Amino acid sequence: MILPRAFYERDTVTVARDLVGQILIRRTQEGICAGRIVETEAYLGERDPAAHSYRGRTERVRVQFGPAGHAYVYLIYGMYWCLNFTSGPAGVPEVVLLRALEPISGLKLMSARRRTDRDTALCSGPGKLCRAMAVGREQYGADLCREQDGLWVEAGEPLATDTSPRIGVDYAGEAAAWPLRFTARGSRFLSRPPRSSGDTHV
DNA sequence: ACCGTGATGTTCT
DNA sequence: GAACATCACGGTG
Repeated sequence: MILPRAFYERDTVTVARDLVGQILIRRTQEGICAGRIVETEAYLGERDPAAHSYRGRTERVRVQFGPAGHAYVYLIYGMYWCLNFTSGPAGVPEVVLLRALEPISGLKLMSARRRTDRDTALCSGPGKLCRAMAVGREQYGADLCREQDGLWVEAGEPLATDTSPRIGVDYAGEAAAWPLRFTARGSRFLSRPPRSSGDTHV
């Protein structure tokens, strides 16, 4: 079952937490890959100094101002793509960053794209998972609520999560400490272990 | 294990 | 022209 748009239209922090345990699927001409989402971060738009949309509408963040349940993809450090899902009510520029997957199927294809065999290294970071899943510029704006764009999310099992500060946002002042990162408890497939075991949640 | 560094190009000031 | 929601690699301990 593909997660419906109503899943993404909820509060962004809730969407980020609930995405942990869901299954990301990517279909290309090369084949199908799937992975369980084990690490996410919430970015809260105009109330969040760490968010790309903090200073309002620009060309890069255009899709964030549209309906929820679409891919917001951006290039970082000139080399790596990062995949986010738009969330919240339409017109509210909030997103959830996907930071790590537990590979489920298509591992051979992922390994070829990533040039590594270690299953824990295939998707253990936002840039790595985009490389493994062949997500890039062409997926900007992809509709996650149908198979047509080759990128969608199916319902998985809910997982217990830990909460910790987001990674790589030291520039954001006090927002750098906000507990907006969600990780699957005990997972071996995270980009990094949760820093301090903040609140936990089933 | 941790730390420093370089790669690379788009976006926004 | 600076900054960047990163990664891989090579050094040291």
